[in-house]
Amino acid sequence: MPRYDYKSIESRWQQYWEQNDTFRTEDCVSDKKKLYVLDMFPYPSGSGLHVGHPEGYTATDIVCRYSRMKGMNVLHPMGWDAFGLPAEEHAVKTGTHPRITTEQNIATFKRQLKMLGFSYDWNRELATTDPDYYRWTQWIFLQLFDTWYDADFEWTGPDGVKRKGKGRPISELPIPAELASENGKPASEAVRRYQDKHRLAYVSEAPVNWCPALGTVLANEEIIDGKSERGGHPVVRMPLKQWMLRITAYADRLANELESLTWSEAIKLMQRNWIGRSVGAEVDFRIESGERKAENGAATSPLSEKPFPREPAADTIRIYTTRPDTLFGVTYMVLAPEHPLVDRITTPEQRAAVNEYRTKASLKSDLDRTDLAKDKTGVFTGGYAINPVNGEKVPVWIADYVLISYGTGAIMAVPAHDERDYEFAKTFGIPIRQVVAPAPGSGHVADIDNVAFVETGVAVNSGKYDGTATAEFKSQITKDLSEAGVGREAVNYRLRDWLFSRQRYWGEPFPIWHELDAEGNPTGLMRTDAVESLPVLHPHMEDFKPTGTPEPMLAKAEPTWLYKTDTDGVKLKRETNSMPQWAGSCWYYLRFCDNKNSNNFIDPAKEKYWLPVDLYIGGAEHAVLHLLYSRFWHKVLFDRGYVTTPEPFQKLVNQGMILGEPDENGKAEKMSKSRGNVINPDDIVRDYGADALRLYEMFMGPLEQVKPWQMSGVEGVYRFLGRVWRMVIDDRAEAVQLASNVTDAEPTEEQLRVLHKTIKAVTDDIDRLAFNTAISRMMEFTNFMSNQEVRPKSVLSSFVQLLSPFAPHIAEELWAALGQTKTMAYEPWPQYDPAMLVEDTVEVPVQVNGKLRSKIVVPNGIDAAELQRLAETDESVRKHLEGKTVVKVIAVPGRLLNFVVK
RNA sequence: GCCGGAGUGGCGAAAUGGCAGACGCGUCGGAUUCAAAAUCCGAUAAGGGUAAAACCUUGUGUGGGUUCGAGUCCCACCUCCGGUACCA
Repeated sequence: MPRYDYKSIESRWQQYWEQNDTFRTEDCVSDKKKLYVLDMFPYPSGSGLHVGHPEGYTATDIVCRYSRMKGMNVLHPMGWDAFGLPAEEHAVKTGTHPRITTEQNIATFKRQLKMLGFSYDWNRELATTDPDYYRWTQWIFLQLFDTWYDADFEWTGPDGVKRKGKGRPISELPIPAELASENGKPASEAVRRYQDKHRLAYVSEAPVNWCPALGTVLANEEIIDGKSERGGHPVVRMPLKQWMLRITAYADRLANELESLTWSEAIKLMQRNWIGRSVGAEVDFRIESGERKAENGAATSPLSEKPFPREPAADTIRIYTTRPDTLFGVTYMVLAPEHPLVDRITTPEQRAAVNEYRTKASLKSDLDRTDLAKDKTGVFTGGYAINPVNGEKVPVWIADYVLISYGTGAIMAVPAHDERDYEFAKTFGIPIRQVVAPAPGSGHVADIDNVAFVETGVAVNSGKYDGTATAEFKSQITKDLSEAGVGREAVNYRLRDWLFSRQRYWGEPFPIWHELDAEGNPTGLMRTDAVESLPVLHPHMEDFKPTGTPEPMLAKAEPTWLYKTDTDGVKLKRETNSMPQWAGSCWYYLRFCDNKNSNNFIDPAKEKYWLPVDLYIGGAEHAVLHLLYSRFWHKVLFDRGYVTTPEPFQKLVNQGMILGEPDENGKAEKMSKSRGNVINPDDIVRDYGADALRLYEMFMGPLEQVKPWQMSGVEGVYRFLGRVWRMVIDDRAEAVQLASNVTDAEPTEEQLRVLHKTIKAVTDDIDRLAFNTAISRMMEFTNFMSNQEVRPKSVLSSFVQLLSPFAPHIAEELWAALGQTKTMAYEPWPQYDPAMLVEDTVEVPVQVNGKLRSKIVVPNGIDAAELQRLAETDESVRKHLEGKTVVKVIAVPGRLLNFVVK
């Protein structure tokens, strides 16, 4: 084998690792430091691996191989996020069961990953579609179902941190006396309904996004520009009973506990923005019944002493505002079209117009709402409400620019100081009253006739509050409103509860039954499957065509799956929704620690040993949703005592996307089938080998950066591997044997210095995930050593070790050629000797007034004065100093000398 | 609109405030070869200068600033990429 024959080398070593189970990982090894390095597991699509996948996977593999050599116990698993629509759509077309398709796709992915030589412990492989896995996904759902959030509960977790707010067992939910006393039975129907309202997993009937083409509802975040994220199909809004997860209960903790994580500030910010916490006030506006006049006492004493009611009274509109300081500028109010008070407040004359508007709004998809964003629409209800701060009678409108799902679904409109209200007021001729003036010296200008003034400033036209600065006014009026019982401070989140059900076959079934009455109608009461009976398997089905209605696919299952009678004689119908694809990926990192446990979702000792994940690498497309959902589940499990860390992923890195090859204009675009610029890893491995692919993906540029693919770059690293090969191996011999000048000779001082510099550079670069520069340093080493007449084996051996995390196949082959008999996967990582790095002389740049004028070679370690003396003898320096006065000399010994002259 | 990130040779890119362009690609020249492939050696920011060197000037999106010294720090702006979008 004279030439570098990657084909035979790679397949041989892959076989070796597999046969020797080289990368099997033991749990709870006490004498080694643990390191949990995780890739975002892929969805095994039908099109196979993409060159984007191995980018992150190679990065983690380098860290893992390096860390093993550093003596750590490394967990590096891989699995499959295997539920999802494509396999089901394939089933609709061909009748092939989604499980078959999924298994085939997994087989392809696994073959492709193995071909790249990643050091996964395949014993820990899992797929979210394995009944053994989703058994525990269902179990976690039952924990969510069994948990309510006690926002005021103060406690100290196993991490020793004091927190306020905890997810607690539903059995610990305090039951209001009037419910509990009913029949004296703790499990009375009223109590059960009360509990159901407080669970973290609950059923809600709300307008949802129904996508007829996909045959499922979608979460808001799965819709882009009013179309489904997957496939770009239209989406309509309709009310449906759906499972929701109360992620909003954890909003504050999800935002605050980001702080302790080693994630990029950009990603943390994205999550914070997604959560979108805002602080303001809720204020009650009493509805003006119509006959009553504004003078009716209200104007003189608008604020009365009473506590602010938990729920707004029947005759009040509760609004949320972040600018309570603008209450005196309210000239109208708006209810969301879906707001429950609309019927009540609408006058007979306006009823027809209001109903028409509500109907139109309810049919509007998100796309329509977005498209019409510029033109405000709305209808006057004919009703009025009383402004609590000044007793004014304010007209109440409905308009779809107010969302039922945010805040209280109602706003006070202050057109002078809010852009949306301003536009609306201009459209409908509603008065605009300025109540904030620019603060003196702020440089702001208020031009209320032409544009809303949204900055802070000082109050005007606000009665006794005139002259108060915005911030102070806010807290003062919030306090005053609160004392008067008409308002309170309130916090709102952009984050909504998580719509957790889908109508598809190929997702986890819910472990839930609905009670039926004698007529077979659901009573609204639910029962859970017993934990021991899990998993709830999918029913047998041959026809995967969507029902065409929002009725879930599973409703077509045979009656034996769908119905049963419980031991107490109550008839039950199974929940027929299924869980979204996010469910399985929410906790897979836990199962990798203990994937075969049939008694528990994870063994507590293994959880304690492995968690948290020390390094998590994946695409930025999951920056918000997957990571937020996952953190939410983890926190619930933490509160319920099943995990001991508050966060799952300590360090997160997002790899940058790999774009297609640039076109003739130098423009690079996203790889996609439609553009025809997809690079298939199979082709690269066939033509250049896995080591070359791995090396190229790391050499392209910084891991986190977006970078274009360039085939000539693959050639480059392939040539490098050839040079490494010939540096060690005699490529003209018949068999693999060392080149004749590779000997047992003692290394020269220079050779040692180059080696130790390389060790230091590569080590430091791996530590900061700067793989591209690490490879550069190895190239420099190779360029140097290839030209050495005598190449000591000891130096080459150390170098091969440095190379091994990056290009493990060729490294193992060379390691063996250098006389070693077993895998180098656990050989100690080379150490550098700082003393070896020091050279006798150094070249120091000399500047005059900051401009480079000369470079002088001086003995290493000389002091500043000596350096200056030597520099002054340099001819070209002298030339530039001539006739000038030296004002100052900056000397950085060993680095630089700068004469400042006049 | 708002929030992030990035702009450096022909291209991918390097550079704890201290020699801009390491390393790789490409290109040009040379060696090897009957020839080619493969391989090896050398040159390669731009402009000026020289027989050749030396040397000089200008250069990290644009304009300012801080500093002995700025690709790097600060301010303003331009362009591209990503996220988000009636969230009161």
